Amino acid sequence: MPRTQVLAIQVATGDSRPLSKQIVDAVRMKIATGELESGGKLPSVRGLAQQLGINPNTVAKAYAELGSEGWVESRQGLGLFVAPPRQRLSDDERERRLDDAIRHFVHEVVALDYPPQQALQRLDEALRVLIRKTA
Amino acid sequence: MPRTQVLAIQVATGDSRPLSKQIVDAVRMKIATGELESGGKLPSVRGLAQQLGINPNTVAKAYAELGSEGWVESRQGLGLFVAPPRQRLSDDERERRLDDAIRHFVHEVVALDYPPQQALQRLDEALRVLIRKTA
DNA sequence: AAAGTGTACTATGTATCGTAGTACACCATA
DNA sequence: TATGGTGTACTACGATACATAGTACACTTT
Repeated sequence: MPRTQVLAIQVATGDSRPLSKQIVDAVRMKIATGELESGGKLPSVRGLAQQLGINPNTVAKAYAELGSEGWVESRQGLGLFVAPPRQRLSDDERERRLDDAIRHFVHEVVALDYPPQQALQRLDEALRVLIRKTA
Repeated sequence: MPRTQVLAIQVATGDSRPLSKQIVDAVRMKIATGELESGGKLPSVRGLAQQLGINPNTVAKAYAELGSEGWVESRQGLGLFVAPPRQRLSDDERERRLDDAIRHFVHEVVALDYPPQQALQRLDEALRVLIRKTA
C-alpha cells in the first residue's frame, strides 16, 4: 500500500486566487515537477482541510477538479492517488487556453508598462523549473 | 479641439474577461501601441455603450479604472482624453503584479502540460507588438 | 435654452466562492 | 460484525463581483 505523502502546501485568503484554485495549482505543480510521484497517495479531504484550516468542501472541490483533469484518481474508500501521465486535453483546447494565457500576460505587461524584454527574461527563469521534467 | 477617435473595439459576453476589463485592456493596448495618441479624445460613455450594445454604466466603470490608472484624463463637460505618459505605479507594485502574472502563466503552462520552450516562444512573438513603442 | 459630457447614486438579477451541515457507499481493521 | 476513515453528493447561507436599469447633478458647448 502506498504511503501518504505529506504535501507541504500553504494557502492564504489574501491571495488573489480562490482557495480551491491555490490547492489545484500547488498539487499540479508538485506532480509536474516530480515531487509527487505517480501512484503516490494524497492527504485525505478532511485531513488536508484541517491542516490548512479551511473547510473540507473546499478541498473536495479542488480534488474534484484535479480528478476531472486526470491528474489524480480515486479508489473507492481508499483515497486519492496520483494518476499515471497521459494526454489530458485536445490540441485545440490546449492552443485556445494558451492563447488566453498569453493574452492575459501581454495585457498585464501593458498595464504595468513593464519592459517586454525584461518580462520575457523573468518568465524564462520561472519556466526553468519545468524544463527538467518536461524535456 | 481634438477630434474624437473612432476606437475600433469589440466586446463579447463569451469572453472569459468581464466586459469592463475587455474595454480597459483594449484601450490600454491602443494607447501603448500608439494607435491612440496623447491628447486624443475618447468616445463618450453613452456613445461607446451604444456602439458596443452594452450598458453605459459598464463603459463608465471601465473609463473610471483607466482614469484611476492615469491612462486618461477627464475635462469637465468635455469628455475623456488620453493622458500624457507618466509613471503610474510604484516599483514595488509593478514587481508584485508581474510576479502574479508570471505565476499565473506558469501554472497555466503546467495545467496544459505545454512545452515550456514553445510557450516562451509564442509569448515572445506576442510581445513583439510592444517593443517598437516601449523601446 | 438645449444637448452632450463625466460622474455618482440606488436597485435588481445572476454567478462564483467559501463555509456549514448532513448523508451515503465503499474499504480496512480491530 | 462493528467501527472508523475514505471520496462524493447534496442543501443552505452569506459575501462578493458583474452587468443591467433608472435617475440625478454639475459642467461645457452650441
